[in-house]
Amino acid sequence: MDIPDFYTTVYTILKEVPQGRVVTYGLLARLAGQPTQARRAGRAMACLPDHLKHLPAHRVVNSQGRCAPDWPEQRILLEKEGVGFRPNGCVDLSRYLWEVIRSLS
DNA sequence: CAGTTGACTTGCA
DNA sequence: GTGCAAGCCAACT
Repeated sequence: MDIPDFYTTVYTILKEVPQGRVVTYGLLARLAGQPTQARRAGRAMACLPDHLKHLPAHRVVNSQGRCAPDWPEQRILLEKEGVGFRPNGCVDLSRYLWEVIRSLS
C-alpha cells in the first residue's frame, strides 16, 4: 500500500467513526492494514488537507486516551459529542473506544 | 544527502 | 499511576 493510499484509507475509516466514539492512531493504522504505521496515522491528522476538514479528526486520540499535544480544542469538541473525560484529562477508552476493535482482536 | 522530529505504541522499571 | 527506551518511517532541516 502506498503512503497516499494509506492516508486515504485512514481518512475513509475515520469517516466511519460514529459520534460519541473515539479511535486510536494505532487502531487506524491497523484497520488501514499497516499495524506499524501509527505515526503515519498521526501525520495524516497533522497534515489533514483542507478538503477533508469535515472529518471527525477530534475523535482520534493516542493509545492512552490522551489528546493531541497541540490541539486544545479537541477535548472540548469531544465533550460536546458526549465523550466523557477522566479527571486526569484522558478519554475513558474502555467506554468510548470504537467497538470495531473488538471484532478484529 | 544525512540527521532530526514527531497529533504513536509497547514494554519494562 | 508515571517515566524512559526502543522501534517505526515519512516529513522536515
